[in-house]
Amino acid sequence: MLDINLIREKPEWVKEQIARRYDQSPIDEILAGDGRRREILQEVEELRRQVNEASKQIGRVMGTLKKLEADLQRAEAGQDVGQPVEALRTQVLAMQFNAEEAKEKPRELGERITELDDELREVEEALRKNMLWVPNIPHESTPVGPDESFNVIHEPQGAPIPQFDFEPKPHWDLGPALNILDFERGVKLSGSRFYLLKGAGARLQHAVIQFMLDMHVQKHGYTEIYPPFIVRSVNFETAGQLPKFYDNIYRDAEEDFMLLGTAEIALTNVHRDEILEEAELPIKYVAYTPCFRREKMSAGKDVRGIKRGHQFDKVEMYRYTTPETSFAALEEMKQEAIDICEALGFPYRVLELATGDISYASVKTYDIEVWAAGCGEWLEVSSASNCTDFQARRANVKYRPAEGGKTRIVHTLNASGLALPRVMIALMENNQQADGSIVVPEALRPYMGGIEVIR
RNA sequence: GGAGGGAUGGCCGAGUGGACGAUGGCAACGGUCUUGAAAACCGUAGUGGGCUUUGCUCACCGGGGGUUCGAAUCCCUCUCCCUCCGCCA
Repeated sequence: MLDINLIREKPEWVKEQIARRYDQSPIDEILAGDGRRREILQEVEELRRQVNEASKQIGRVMGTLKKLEADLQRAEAGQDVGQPVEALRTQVLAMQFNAEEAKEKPRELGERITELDDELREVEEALRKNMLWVPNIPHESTPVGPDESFNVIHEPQGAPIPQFDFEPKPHWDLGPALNILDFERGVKLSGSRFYLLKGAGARLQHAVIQFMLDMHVQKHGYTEIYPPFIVRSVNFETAGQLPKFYDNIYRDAEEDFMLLGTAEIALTNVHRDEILEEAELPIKYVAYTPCFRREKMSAGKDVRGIKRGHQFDKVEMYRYTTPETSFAALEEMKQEAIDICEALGFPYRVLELATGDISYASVKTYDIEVWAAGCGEWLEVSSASNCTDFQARRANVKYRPAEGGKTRIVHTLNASGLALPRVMIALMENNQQADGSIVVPEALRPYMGGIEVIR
């Protein structure tokens, strides 16, 4: 969510900025809603002030009245309270009358307040709905363009593109032949786009996961989080997945539970509604989770193999930072994803996503793609984004500056580190031998019980 | 799944319709004292919104709604936590 003050103060600039990402959010409508909201607030708060004042007076009257009534009771019981019963009776009646009369004005004001409150609720709800759809403002360095064809693709780095003196096979041939990948039985269990990893295949995936977690924890200084995989919808909203991607989420039919589409959703919410100390920042989390996506949109796309499924595993890095350090953090996280690619011996390349291709919470996104020799494609294994204060404002994550003063909203960043299926594809296809066996990269062997070749 | 008990400021904990944004304690910060520290004493301290912004005001006692002139306090509802029973890997 954007800062409403930004829209209020620089509406034309905001319009220009979101136009850079081809977004049509109703800024004017938001502006009008915000104006009306403040109008109502001013009126309703003034009325409330009057009611509060009147109520305090009534409180005083009621206090006196109670005392008089007590005196009256005692006088009626024959005690001497300094005044005759009749005089007390008269005073009580007068007080009661005064009190009733004093209630009239605030009662009337109350009715008006209720009306205004109802309108305020409507205005705020509409405003909030509109605000939820406004994307983050792209960073000035983000290439402008309506779609992925405007992404800036940097030169390949890392290992050279592998050359073979035989025809390299795609993983959907290699895996089943080695009996480490089973498509038929995956389909039997869950339908198309599901598969089984088997034997050394399953072990290889575990090995990669453990290897990546170790690197991020030991070398990159992340703290591992094992989050719930099903979470409440509010977590999706703060992370920016809702309302936009409702159709892509697996949901519980009876309860407000949703399956994570990415660990980012859980990690965004670890510190929801918290005020952190600046000294705690940056907070760096890494989580391994399965990810569940309906992928309705992509029916018919990437159907072969394990490249795109409804369930996949991912190791995800996440950071909470100060506003001043978030862009440096983005560069670091990109590099941390690259470190994995380097360690696994992949040819890879970095992309800077265009304004029309970055997620709407992000201001700048790098993708990292690795080369897969069998299917002959660059495959996206990581996406690193700086969401600045967009998610943190929704999640209400703030920090107290070290030098004191007002609390500020943190910045959040996420980067896959990395997504498993594509890593598995690259491992299988790039390290295949003429006989169909697969060489296990050095870095993974300790995690494979010393297995050097899967055959 | 059933029955009961809870949720109050950073933490603990009072408050069951009227001066309460909230007693008290601990922790924190500033000061006095001290060579320094501790102790003691004094003082400051929450978050957010609005405005005509050295200030005024509104809201916030788990969330939402209601009763009332007035709600931390009463009613409804939801969530979470605890205890007991049942069930289960």
